[in-house]
Amino acid sequence: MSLIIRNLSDQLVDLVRDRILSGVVSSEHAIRQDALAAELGVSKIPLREALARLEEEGLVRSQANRGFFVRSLSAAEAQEVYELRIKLEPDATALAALHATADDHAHAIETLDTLDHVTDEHGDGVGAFNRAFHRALFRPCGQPITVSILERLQVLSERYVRVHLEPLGRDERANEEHHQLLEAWLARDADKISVLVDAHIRKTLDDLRQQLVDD
Amino acid sequence: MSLIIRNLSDQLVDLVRDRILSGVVSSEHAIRQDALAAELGVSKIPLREALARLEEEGLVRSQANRGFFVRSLSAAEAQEVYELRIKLEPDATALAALHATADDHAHAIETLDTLDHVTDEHGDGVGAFNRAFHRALFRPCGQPITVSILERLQVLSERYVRVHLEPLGRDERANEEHHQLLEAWLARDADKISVLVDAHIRKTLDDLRQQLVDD
DNA sequence: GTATCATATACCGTATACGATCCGAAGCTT
DNA sequence: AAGCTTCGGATCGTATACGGTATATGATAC
Repeated sequence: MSLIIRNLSDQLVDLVRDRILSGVVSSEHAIRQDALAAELGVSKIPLREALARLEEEGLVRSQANRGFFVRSLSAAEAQEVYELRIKLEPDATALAALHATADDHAHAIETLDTLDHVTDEHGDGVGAFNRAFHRALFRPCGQPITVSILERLQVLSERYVRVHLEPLGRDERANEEHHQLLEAWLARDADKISVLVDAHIRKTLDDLRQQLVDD
Repeated sequence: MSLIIRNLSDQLVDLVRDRILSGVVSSEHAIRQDALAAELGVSKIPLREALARLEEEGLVRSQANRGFFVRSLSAAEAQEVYELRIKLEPDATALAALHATADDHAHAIETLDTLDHVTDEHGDGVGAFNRAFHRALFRPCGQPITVSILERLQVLSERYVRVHLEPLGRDERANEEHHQLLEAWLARDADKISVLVDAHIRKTLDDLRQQLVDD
């Protein structure tokens, strides 16, 4: 796929991000840089560069001479993230549908297909594929900054999905909505897409809210 | 002001960002890491961490084994940045007005005051103070992610203001709008603020568009 | 005269090593 | 016994050093 050569820091960003999303590294106590670097078989320098990037993404925060901490989850942040997605993602996805090429279409179809398979088999790690699907839909919008912001928001929102929604198991409603959404997207029906994405995010937020008060 | 201790990387982010915004480092050929580090009296490691952060902000891009490049300006990006600000900044500023404390009020007033003085004296470097004023208005909104996104967008938009608008000299219209905006903000008139911010950003974008076609 | 290849140089990217800072435990004082 | 002070270990942050890669220059073949 990607023939482009990526340096170690860039690869570590993805690695460490996945670790944080998986909940492997616990929040609220510092990341041992030496230990993690040794475990990943690299040195501290590229790891620190990766952590610096992740801080900009909002996954970790750094305290001077204290190190990097995984940011803790909060209901307020969940609310904020989803409200931001509601403001940006519908338009971006609709615009992307208008710009999408045949390759983009193929990629979106393939992504939803794998998402379905993963959902059928086991409920674990669905978040990453869910994220990949939504990303495939808004990525061709041709607006690089919007894409980067949305990707960041997707990552942040995935943490909440993993913790609060994923344990509930297969979600037929979301499944259904994904297929409707893809259909409208492939048909380049901008207005319908905008409405569907908006509704889809809102419903996820509602589920999340309900789950959050139940804790 | 800030009693918090910041490590070298964090300070370098601001330093290098200012350099890029000032146009000191030219776009489209790589940043000499060793040279810049030596000039700033630091080593490469914290400089690279700062550059990694600035890449996440969208000011530079990195190519593997080629180094960091200042991202070039484009009319499309300008348009995108301002559209994003229009989607997010009015609501955030209105919300901030509702949450603002007495200290926030004092800070906003002070910021506009210095902006006025700077504008009177010389047209150079107004961008930074303009950015500080707008930031003072949306910062108290209590939504950290929104704030970080808006700050990033401010930085990106400032580049265009510096290049295309600042050379025109003092802008009475913007000046007037700032004072109206602050008045409504201090009065916590959310609806009025929202309208004013929207209009202010749109007008700046219009000026920018006109200037861009004149190149 | 042009194109291609080889060599050299400069630079980036990473590993190793050292100094600075912070947290925790032991000892002392009141 | 409780609180403050001091000391030690551990960890973070930075500087120095080295190997790998890309670009530029010059020579040679066609």
